[in-house]
Amino acid sequence: MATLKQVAAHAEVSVQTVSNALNAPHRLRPDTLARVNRSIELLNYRPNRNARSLRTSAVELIGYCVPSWPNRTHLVMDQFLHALCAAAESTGRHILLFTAPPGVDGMPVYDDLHARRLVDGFVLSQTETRDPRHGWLKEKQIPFISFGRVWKESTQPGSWVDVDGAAGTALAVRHLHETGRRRIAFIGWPTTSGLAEDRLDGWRTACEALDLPTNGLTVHCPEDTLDAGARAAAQLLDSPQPPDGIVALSDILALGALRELTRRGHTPGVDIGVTGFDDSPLADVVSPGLTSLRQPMDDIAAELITVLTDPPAGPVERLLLPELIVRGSSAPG
Amino acid sequence: MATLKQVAAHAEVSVQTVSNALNAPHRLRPDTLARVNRSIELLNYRPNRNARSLRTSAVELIGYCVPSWPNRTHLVMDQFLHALCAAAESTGRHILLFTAPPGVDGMPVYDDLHARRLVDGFVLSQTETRDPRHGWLKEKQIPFISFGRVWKESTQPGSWVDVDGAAGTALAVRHLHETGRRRIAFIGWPTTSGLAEDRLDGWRTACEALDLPTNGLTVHCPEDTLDAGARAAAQLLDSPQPPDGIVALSDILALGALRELTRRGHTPGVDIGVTGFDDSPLADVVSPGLTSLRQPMDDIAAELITVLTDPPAGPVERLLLPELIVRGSSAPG
DNA sequence: CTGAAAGCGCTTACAG
DNA sequence: CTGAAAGCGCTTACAG
Repeated sequence: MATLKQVAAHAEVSVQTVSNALNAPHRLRPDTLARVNRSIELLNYRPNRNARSLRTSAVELIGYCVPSWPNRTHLVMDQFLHALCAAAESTGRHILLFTAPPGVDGMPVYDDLHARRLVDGFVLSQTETRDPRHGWLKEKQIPFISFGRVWKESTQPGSWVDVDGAAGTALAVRHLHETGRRRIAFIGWPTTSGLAEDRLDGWRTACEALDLPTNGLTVHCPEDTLDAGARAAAQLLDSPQPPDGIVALSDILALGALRELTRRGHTPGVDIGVTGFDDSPLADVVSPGLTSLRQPMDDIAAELITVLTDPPAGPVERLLLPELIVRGSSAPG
Repeated sequence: MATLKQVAAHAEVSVQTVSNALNAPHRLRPDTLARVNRSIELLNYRPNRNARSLRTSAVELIGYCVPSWPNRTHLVMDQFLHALCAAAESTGRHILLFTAPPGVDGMPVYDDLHARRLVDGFVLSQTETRDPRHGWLKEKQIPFISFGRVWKESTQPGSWVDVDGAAGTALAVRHLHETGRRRIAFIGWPTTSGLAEDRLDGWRTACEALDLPTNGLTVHCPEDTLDAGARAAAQLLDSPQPPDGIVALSDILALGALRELTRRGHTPGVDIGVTGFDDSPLADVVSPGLTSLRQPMDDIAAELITVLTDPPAGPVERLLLPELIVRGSSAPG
């Protein structure tokens, strides 16, 4: 591997000039720059990142803890990671993956990675209600940005980016209303989860704004499984006034509901409209396709990286709108 | 942040001794070691990784290209990444994520990451039939290990670890046979894919060994969707001699088959046994649960990291057995 | 616009 | 068992 010194010798300039050619080309005379660049090209020179980082004390690496809950499926993780990597790379950075115990027990791992200068900072995701990580990192003055809110706290330490779940479910309600639905139900999780509460709120607010009923039209599923979604749909359909639309908090619940509808001889998209949340790969793989709210992963990732690497003075709190991807489950083609 | 020098001053030894306390503690007298360790503790010293890497020219970082095909769903990626991270961490290493164009177009990205010393080597996965990356990296003498084989080539450059798909489907056939099935069908992909051919072979070999029929019992689906699986199942059920067992190449195909069976009033696990492949999160979230072949992710990851970081003299070619996770779709509880 | 020098924080032979 | 010195490959004021 060629070094700066070798390039300098080859181009007959000092190492400093080569360094400048790379990092501040405007400081060089055009002909010098051209000569140096030719040598760089010829020797196939690539600056050693470690040497640079040692000098500048910036590693251009962002830590991300790879989530692991056996209990919950993360169907869009590959999309998120891809977007995050791409956003980081557009600023010359990369993502360093690591594992850590959940909650506060994992914080020494974060601290260690930062102290040893393996990373400059962290992207937090899969935030929990009352997530302790944000306060801990802020306290230690370790740079971080959160994808997702710490729910049910008066103030959240640090900056965050999130998807507006309430706006999403409201979008779904309005879409179902536009396609003729008048009794739109909500299938969610228990409202101990801030995220569940948020999406429920969006549904309720939108229904009320459209003068649609909400009473007796909510089911809270204890778990995020197809069966739970199916049972919730069954419960709604067995009620005295069954719904003609269903907004589900997740794609899994929505798919469960679709299964129950089909089992009972209903035609999703015709008799009843159904929407999910996340636009997971499954939404496009079932038939009819599942109408679902897509999180704008590229925008989220870009915002996360921007705020983390080039933080403005105050904390950033940014809510992005999900996009409704309409498929057969809500609008027969 | 404390440096080696500060620790040395505090412990009243040379920096070399502190370095030895960390990297070769046996070289120190016990009392010196204790004194140095006390200072390290007190000053909360953490060695700067960049300085170390610059000196040793090993970054302890392993590159992994985050896959992105809009067309295929990777339902177990989070499991794989978690296992890979954990395995890397058990050797003091971490995973660096990056994006690259598929195939040979992406190779300059690999080269660059290695040349700039952002990574020591690569873990390749999502290998394609005739994947060009292996030969390219080998040519450039860039360390790598492959999770997955490069099919349909006489010899594969470099070491690889893979799951024995044929052994897996054979396992599934024998399981269905033991639970009383006598006509076991196979739902797969076109055999242009080496992986598809492998799993088909395992089914055929096992059937023949058990004197079970194979004629007219295979369907090749053009895509990996629920609908394709459902259509394949329909085709099999409509044949003159329908099967009483189905081995599917993927969980998605298996789930599609299950849907079709249920739609027709069959009870999976009772009338007919069905198995999938990958034990994706969905297998456990449907009802009845889907019997599926789990890839031993922890073993795979450990083997990948071991071979990459501590390569034996010759190339390693290691085939690991998947494990059959039995659920209701093949054996009613 | 260009260059000589110091230094980032470690590790590694080597000498004592 | 311990220490003085060189050096990994860069960047950054600073001087010319």
